[in-house]
Amino acid sequence: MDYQFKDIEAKWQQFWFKNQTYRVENNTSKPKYYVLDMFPYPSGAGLHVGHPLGYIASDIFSRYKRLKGFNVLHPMGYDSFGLPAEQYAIQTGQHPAITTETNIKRYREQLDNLGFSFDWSREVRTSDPNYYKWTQWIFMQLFNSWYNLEKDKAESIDTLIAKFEKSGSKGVQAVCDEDCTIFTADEWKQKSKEEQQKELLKYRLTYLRESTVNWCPALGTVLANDEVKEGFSERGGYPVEQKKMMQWSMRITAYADRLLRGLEEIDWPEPLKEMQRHWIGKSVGAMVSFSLAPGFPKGGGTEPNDDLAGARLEVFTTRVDTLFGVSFLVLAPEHEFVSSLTTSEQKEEIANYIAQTQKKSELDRMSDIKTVSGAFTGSYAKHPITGTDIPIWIADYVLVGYGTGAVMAVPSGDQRDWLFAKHFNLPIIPILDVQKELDIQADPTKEGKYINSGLINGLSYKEAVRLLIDELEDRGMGKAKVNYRLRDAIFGRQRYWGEPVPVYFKDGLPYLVDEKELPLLLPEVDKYLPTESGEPPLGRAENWNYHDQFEYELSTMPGWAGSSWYWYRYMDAQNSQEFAGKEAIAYWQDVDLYIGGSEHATGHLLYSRFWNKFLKDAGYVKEEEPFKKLINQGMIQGRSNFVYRLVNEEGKSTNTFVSAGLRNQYKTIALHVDVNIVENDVLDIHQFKSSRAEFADADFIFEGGKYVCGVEVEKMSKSKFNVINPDDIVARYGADTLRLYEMFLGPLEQSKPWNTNGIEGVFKFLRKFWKLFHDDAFNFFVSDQEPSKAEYKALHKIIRKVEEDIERFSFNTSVSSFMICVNELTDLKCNKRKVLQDLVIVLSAYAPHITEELWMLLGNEAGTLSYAKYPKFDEAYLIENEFAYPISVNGKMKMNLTISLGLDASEVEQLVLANGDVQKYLDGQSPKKVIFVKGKIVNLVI
RNA sequence: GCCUAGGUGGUGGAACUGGUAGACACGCAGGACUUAAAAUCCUGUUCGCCUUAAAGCGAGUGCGGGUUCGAUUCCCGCCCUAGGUACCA
Repeated sequence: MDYQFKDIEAKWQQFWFKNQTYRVENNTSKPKYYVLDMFPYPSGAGLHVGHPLGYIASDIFSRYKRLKGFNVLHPMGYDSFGLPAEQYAIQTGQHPAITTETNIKRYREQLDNLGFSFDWSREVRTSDPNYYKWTQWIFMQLFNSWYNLEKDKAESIDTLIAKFEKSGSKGVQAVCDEDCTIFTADEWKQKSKEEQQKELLKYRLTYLRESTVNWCPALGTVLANDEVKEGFSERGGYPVEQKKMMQWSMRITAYADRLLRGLEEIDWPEPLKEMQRHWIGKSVGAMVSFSLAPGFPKGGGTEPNDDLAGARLEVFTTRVDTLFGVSFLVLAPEHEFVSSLTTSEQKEEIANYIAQTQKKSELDRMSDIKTVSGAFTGSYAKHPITGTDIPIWIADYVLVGYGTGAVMAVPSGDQRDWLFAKHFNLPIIPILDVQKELDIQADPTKEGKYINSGLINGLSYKEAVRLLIDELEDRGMGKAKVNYRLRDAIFGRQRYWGEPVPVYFKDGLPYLVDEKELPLLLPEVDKYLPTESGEPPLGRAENWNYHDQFEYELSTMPGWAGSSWYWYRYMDAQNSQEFAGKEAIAYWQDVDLYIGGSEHATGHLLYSRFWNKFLKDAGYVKEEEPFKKLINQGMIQGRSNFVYRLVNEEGKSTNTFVSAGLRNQYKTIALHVDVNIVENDVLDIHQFKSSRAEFADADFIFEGGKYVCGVEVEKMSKSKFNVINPDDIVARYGADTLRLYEMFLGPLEQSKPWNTNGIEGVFKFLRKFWKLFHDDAFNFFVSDQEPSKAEYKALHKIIRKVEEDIERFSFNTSVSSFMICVNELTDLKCNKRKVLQDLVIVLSAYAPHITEELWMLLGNEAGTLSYAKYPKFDEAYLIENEFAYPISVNGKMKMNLTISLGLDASEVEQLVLANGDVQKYLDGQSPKKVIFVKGKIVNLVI
């Protein structure tokens, strides 16, 4: 029989399912290997041809590792809490659980179609109560922990309480809110229970506090920083504003440095590591204090200002060495000191300026970086060393959110400060002898010796920094300080379809529910909208109280909660006692290979590392980093097709369509056309006419008798009519062809537009492969004769090649090599069992169905192929005793000459020079030099 | 602006540590089989020049330099594309 992919694929998919071929045990006798895909959100649109790219690669890798004798964990599940199902619920009233269930079913069908070797017995769904029970449990562990800086790890909150009881808060080195107070042990004991809880909340790793949050009115919820892109929500693209709110947060900043250091040890793509480094944004510098008292406001101020008596203006700088170049201070307009610092003379100006900046949107403020603006408060601060008066300004180039919201301006070293100084005519003080062209721009050099700089005059950068920090510390006016851009992650969402936060309120303070009462189930509500009083949808749940008396937290957890630990659940998915058993974790440890998109760089991948580190501190897991190696598969873009509709003189659309090549001769508008009725950019007129009623009597202006469509590469999406469904490809060519083709398309990491054109080549290859095992009448026919040297050579080349390629994730080159191998064996008319059986094993990782069928036809037990042994490569079959040397003259290849590899340099030289054709190229000259690299090249230099 | 990755035929791409540039495939052209089509098979296909042909000559991996017997690969400068990021003090 000819290659009947439909029958073969259906048969084996059923076989694998029935026999649970890919079910994996936590078996300690074999070495483990954990291959993980980023689990999908099951959207209503289903999978398009781009989604499986990474899954195919990870499946090939998993199958390969199995053949290599590893016990491979290769699971799949669903990140099934999320906005789209909830938005749909708001529109239709259908419970998000039902939508989600339907979508998951569809996803499963599509995934099953592709022959993946997932162990579905370990499937997880983040919206399943048996799963989110543990998400809530981890939340509780975080709530019950604080970060001890002395040990650089998280600890139980009990150890903090013990410290407070023993010696108060003095000397406690913790990551905490800025408003932590200093108290003694006695003072602690005198505090009421509530006061103690309030204080502890400032230390807990998940905490509730009033903070400025990203509020998205259209979605009715707060968003984490990584969910906001350029002032708009990542999902939906709605505007986001800043708002002060009581909110749950995760103290991820406690882990900032460990998150940064950990990047050194993991094998991740460099761009992704860079993104995380930048997101964490460590900068090493110093805090410097500028005192305001005594005698301010100065410079004409009339009223003495007591609000800030004795207060200091704190400034963060990465260049303390430039301290003597400070000629003014700049505060963010929102800085809390601004109103107190403003003198009556300056009041109007400052008020105007603040009003002006408030009018500007976030976007305007970012895009308009050319215009220099600011206003003088009228007040002065004292330079911490010289004591000189420094004017205090406000300007919107200083951001409240970073550092202290105030900067010391050094116009000679910083371009923004320089522009500001020029604009407002403030002094520009040179501080290094090598600074040049200060009348044109700032010079941020660290070279040279200091001038105009008091105690550091004549010193170099490094010496100056050390001396200055010592001096500032002595005076109590500053200290070395590391600053991070990373903010604590907002953890609550005012939404329905998420994990309930296992917290209730008593006297306004949050308390955890009893662990035994987990999971705290998501209650039923009549509508999925906020309540009339503006509370989140959970506020609609009736009689939803803790022990019938205390109010539950009404926010739910964000999307990233469930995905921040799911890889552990796969290790022991059915465990009802723990999130995963100790033994299971000890065996599987961490993810060896993680494949997924780079869009999760600063979200999921950062949060997961954070939770993992916390779980390690708490003693539940072994590894500091969860994902040893990570690969980003490229995005498969859509290839959109267009038709061009003629526009008449009145500017109205007609029903005539112009072929792409002629469109410049007419006035047209472009319309997306469904790519499924276009082949090689030629429109199927018949299908086009029947696609929509309005096109039924369309006219066409053809070129060369055809209607040619325009082409553009865009994101694959329904609205652009460029979605290719993998099901359609599978129906036409089979899953094995699709798998091979997606790999053949190019390097895994590269983004590329989908183009079905080349798929025929891969399909042909599989038919050719099938033919090797069959005679001309398509009867299965394999010979038991000993293979020839050439046949063995072809086999062992592919054994080695595929091994090398898979180990370096170069799947596209393997596919080429398979083609070469099958072409060679076809030319050799090879049908020897000894060659073909091994070839079946090697190919099985890529094309599991066809190889499973042939494996059985070869007389092996059905279904055992997945656990067969990868054939051993034997160099002996590849050893040659001759080589066709390229003979080049001055580095230009001229001809080939076959020479024995046994000869040494001088013998080869003699042979080459004696050759008549070589003499022709030498043109009678004798070469100045002969370069000979054994097995590579002979180069004659003349 | 900064960071990161990349730039190779008509197209997707290959060339792993410097050693025959364009493997493999698509497309295209020509041919075989066929009444015809599909399928299959064969031949050619970087560009330019020259030639009846065989063959030959020259150029060529974004651009300009350099190192080297030899550079797609290493170094310097520039241009372009994609992704990220931004008054971050």
